[in-house]
Amino acid sequence: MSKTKASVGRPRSFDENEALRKALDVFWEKGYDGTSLSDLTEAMGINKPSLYATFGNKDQLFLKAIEMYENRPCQFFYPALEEKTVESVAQKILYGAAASFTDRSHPQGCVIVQGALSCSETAAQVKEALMNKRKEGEIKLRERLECAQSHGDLPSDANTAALARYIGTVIQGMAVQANNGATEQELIEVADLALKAIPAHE
Amino acid sequence: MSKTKASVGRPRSFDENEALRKALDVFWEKGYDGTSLSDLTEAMGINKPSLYATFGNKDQLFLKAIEMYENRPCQFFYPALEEKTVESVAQKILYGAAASFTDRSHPQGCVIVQGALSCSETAAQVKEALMNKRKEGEIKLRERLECAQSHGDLPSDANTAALARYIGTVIQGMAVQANNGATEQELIEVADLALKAIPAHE
DNA sequence: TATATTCTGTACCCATTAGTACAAATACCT
DNA sequence: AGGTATTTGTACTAATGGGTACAGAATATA
Repeated sequence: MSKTKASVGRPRSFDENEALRKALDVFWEKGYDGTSLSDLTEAMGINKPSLYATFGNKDQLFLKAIEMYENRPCQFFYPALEEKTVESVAQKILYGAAASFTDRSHPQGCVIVQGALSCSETAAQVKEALMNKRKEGEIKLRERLECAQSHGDLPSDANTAALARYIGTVIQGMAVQANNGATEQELIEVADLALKAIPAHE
Repeated sequence: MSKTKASVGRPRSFDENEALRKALDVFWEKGYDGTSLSDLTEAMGINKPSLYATFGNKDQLFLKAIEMYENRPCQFFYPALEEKTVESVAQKILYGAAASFTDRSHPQGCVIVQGALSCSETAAQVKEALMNKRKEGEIKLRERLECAQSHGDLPSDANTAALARYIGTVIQGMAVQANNGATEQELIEVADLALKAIPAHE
């Protein structure tokens, strides 16, 4: 992204990824509407022209921050889909959410849930992007469950769409809980209960 | 609130409750940070001096709107605690959330969840108020479950705090789902699954 | 009708918002 | 060293943010 190469001209005085990570933290904590450019430039340690030259504008910066959020190494959702059994997939997702959303090395909760849930009209595009991320995750999970169903790892009468939606609902609720100050242990207990609704393989 | 009596002087040209309801709708849809005073005055059909004279300021208007939200007739949470059995309490809460959060006569979701989840520093007080509302609901639910437990309507080894937190998590997740466009039927299916984790009476 | 009281509408306040123009600064490449 | 390319910092813009002063309008009481 941005420039593929810039060996000519004055060199950039900051690390693009580091600055983006800082921006992510601010958006994560304050949401799109609650974050001002001053908040961003202060946290990123750069000034506005640098921000605009490097990341476009506030919208694009937000979307790039979300992209970084989804690709960071401690991401748990999509890797969990690779697990061998439905039970293991669900466990990895729910316990992963419990750990991730309460990790003290970054703001609490999930930026995809809380970044622009209710928002102004100027944030409409950003909100839609987050809505699509949430829907996409649920679709991928449903497809994983359908695959399991066709392999006998899930009862043939199970409603895969509802199951995927249920798990999505629980992790979104866990994000709200974490935002509210819930600890990892408390969310683990929620995950334990949530898992009781997942049908065993037939 | 406001004035106990105002038989003297120019009469108010708008209905206070109606205006407050309109304000609630705006906050509900856009969140605290995403709502501007212009949004409010336009929706309420009044101008700023009337708003400030009647409701104080933006913060106090928001808090009064939340109060109205909690006391409106179609409220489902606290009435559900009056049900006779744990199963019935849980059903009323979860199906009530499915119906309420997707009701087309107002914005989708729950303003207590989405009104100020991630927000600016200026919204800190408002955010804290909402956090307390969420916690309070969970505490009241836990107390209801403890009461049931002492009467044998819940196994003595059930973790009432975790159960209350689990139900709270699910309805908060349902609010996010509704905000994302989920239908009542879709949320009913989520509720059906969620109920499977509630232990039967012993 | 006069007066006290309250509310409404306009017009303003200052701070902050997202975004940009431009010149000085710093590099690479002859 | 000189030219070219790029970034940086300062200083700006136009618009909007929450909030208010004040004069006139509308009522009850006297």
